[in-house]
Amino acid sequence: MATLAEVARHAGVSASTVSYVLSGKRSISAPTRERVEHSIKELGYHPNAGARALASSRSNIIALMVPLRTDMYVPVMMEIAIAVATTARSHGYDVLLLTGEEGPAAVRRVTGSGLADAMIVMDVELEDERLPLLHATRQPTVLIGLPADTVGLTCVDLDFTATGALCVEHLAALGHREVAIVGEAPAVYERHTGFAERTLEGLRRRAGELGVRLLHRPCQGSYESMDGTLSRIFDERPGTTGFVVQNEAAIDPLLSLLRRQGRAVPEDVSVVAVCPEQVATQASVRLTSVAIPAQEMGQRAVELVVAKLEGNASGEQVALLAPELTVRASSGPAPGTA
Amino acid sequence: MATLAEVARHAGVSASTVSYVLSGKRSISAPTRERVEHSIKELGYHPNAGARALASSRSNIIALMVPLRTDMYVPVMMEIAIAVATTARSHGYDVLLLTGEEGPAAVRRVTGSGLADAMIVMDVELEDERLPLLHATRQPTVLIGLPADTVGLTCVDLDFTATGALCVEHLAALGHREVAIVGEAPAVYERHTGFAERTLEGLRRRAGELGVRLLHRPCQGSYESMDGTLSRIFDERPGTTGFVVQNEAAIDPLLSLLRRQGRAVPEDVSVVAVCPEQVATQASVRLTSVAIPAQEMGQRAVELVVAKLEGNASGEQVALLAPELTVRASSGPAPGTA
DNA sequence: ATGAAAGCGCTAACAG
DNA sequence: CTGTTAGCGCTTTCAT
Repeated sequence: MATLAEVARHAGVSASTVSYVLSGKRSISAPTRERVEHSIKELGYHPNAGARALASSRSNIIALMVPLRTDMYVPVMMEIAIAVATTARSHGYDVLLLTGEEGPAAVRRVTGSGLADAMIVMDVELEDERLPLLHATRQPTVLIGLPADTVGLTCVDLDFTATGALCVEHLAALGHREVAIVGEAPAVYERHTGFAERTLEGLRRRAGELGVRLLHRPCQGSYESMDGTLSRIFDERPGTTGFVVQNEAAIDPLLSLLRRQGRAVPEDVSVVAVCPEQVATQASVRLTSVAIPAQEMGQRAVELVVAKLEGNASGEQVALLAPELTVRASSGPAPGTA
Repeated sequence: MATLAEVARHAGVSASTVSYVLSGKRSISAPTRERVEHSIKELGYHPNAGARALASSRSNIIALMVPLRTDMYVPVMMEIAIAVATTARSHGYDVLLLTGEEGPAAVRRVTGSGLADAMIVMDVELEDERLPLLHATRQPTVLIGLPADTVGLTCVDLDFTATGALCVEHLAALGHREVAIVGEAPAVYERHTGFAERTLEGLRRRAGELGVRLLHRPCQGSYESMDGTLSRIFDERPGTTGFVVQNEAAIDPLLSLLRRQGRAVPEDVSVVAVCPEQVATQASVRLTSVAIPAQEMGQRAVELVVAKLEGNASGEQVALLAPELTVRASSGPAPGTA
């Protein structure tokens, strides 16, 4: 590979000049710049990443920690990861992919070695074991998801509390008074990932205000478990006319089982989902839903982290994205409503 | 951050000694090693990645190019990516995440800058535009998926031809004589990704040998398109008793529509899927299937690339993983068979 | 078994 | 506007 020095010689300038045309950190006369750029082309020069990192103590790499565990809805993670990668590139950064496997050790390794300039951490738990380290490091960090205590942290997430509220509001407005929540698998709640609880909280608070009765049931998402869950729901609350589902895997089983039971959607029961748009539009009934803005989350995370890196430390600590509910074919007036 | 020199001073040895205890490239007396290791602990020393890369011209990073496009089944991509990341770590490498977005330019950038020592490319197309560059670079590269011409390349993939054959064999053995193939979306075929064609080829060849009639229909995977596809299939071939599905999105619609039409699985029609285990076991009927060994593909890719990096250039060029068919509840004897 | 020292290729003062 | 130069922290001969 050609080196900076070779380019300099070829262009008849000094090394620093080449360096500066590359970085734009000082003004270069047009002719010089052109000569240098021409030499760069001609020699097929690419700056050496290691040397650059060593000299500037910036690797231009952002580390992204993705969960190893795969019980979350995978396409969302992937979409976030891809959004992070492409947004990062557009800001001149590459992305290092870390799995949760190494846990806190990965944080130490990356910050200690200068491998990455900053870090984006996905799937944060309420009491995440990486939190102390993230607090300690002065390396810019952004979390996707909210831990219990966000003091001193920068986080991005969908406003799940508002999401929950929005779902009941929609159903209440349609006259529904008994609503069942089909939630994530019990394991998700046990792990305290936060978002499930927050949705529930939003749901409950607003339901209380609107006089809607709520029944919450976690659900594995398989046909068997959905079958059981559904029986228990109608057993306990025969008057249930509205469903809020926050569990991608449960959507198809739910719709399918409702159909088999002869309950029409949306004539007999309405269904509102919290899921990616794609899932909502591809289900057997086009679902009224609150979208999970995966792309935007990844993008915002990068922008926040880049702002920190370039010193434009944005004031905001927690960026909560406002939920948007899209009405589709799965929700309608409660039976017996005007 | 502590530097190597500081560790050396702290331990009362020379810098090179510290370097050698780290790399193990020459023998160190036990006491010296201990002193050095102790100092490393005490100072919380982590070697600087940039300096190391510059001095050794090895970054210990493997680049992974994932497709930007999201019309493939995402969980498989994610599973491969995670397998790549964890396997790479276990060999001492980190993984740089590149999206297909930059296209060939990314290859140039990475090889040119020494950012990564090697590259794993996913979702290769038959006539991939990155191929010429990959051929040109002497940087170890492994493809996941097969291009049209694999000469001089190292590739990992499921043996889709054998997969297709396996599927018909299973159905033929059960007495099925008319089989329909529900394939990937037309776009997948148009893009010439190879795997779909190869499955089809295996299917056709073996079907010919076994006297099974085949009907192939691409399918978008939505309920609407599946509905249309299904009608056309039974229209054209009313005697169809077997289905082979290679399209994760089409599975739920297919099962659901068959049920609605009153065709029982597996009593009236048998269904064999080519999909990840998880999808097969979570469908409304537990599916007889050939698994897509995502993890193994990621792992093998890393192992091949690491072998190249460490000079144990394995002889094999194309690693085709043998398909395995697992019989579950969706396939049974053809109606009217003894 | 250990040290000394020469770079690796680039950035960023410091000088004009 | 451009050149000179001193490192950045580590690896790796070459010595001993």
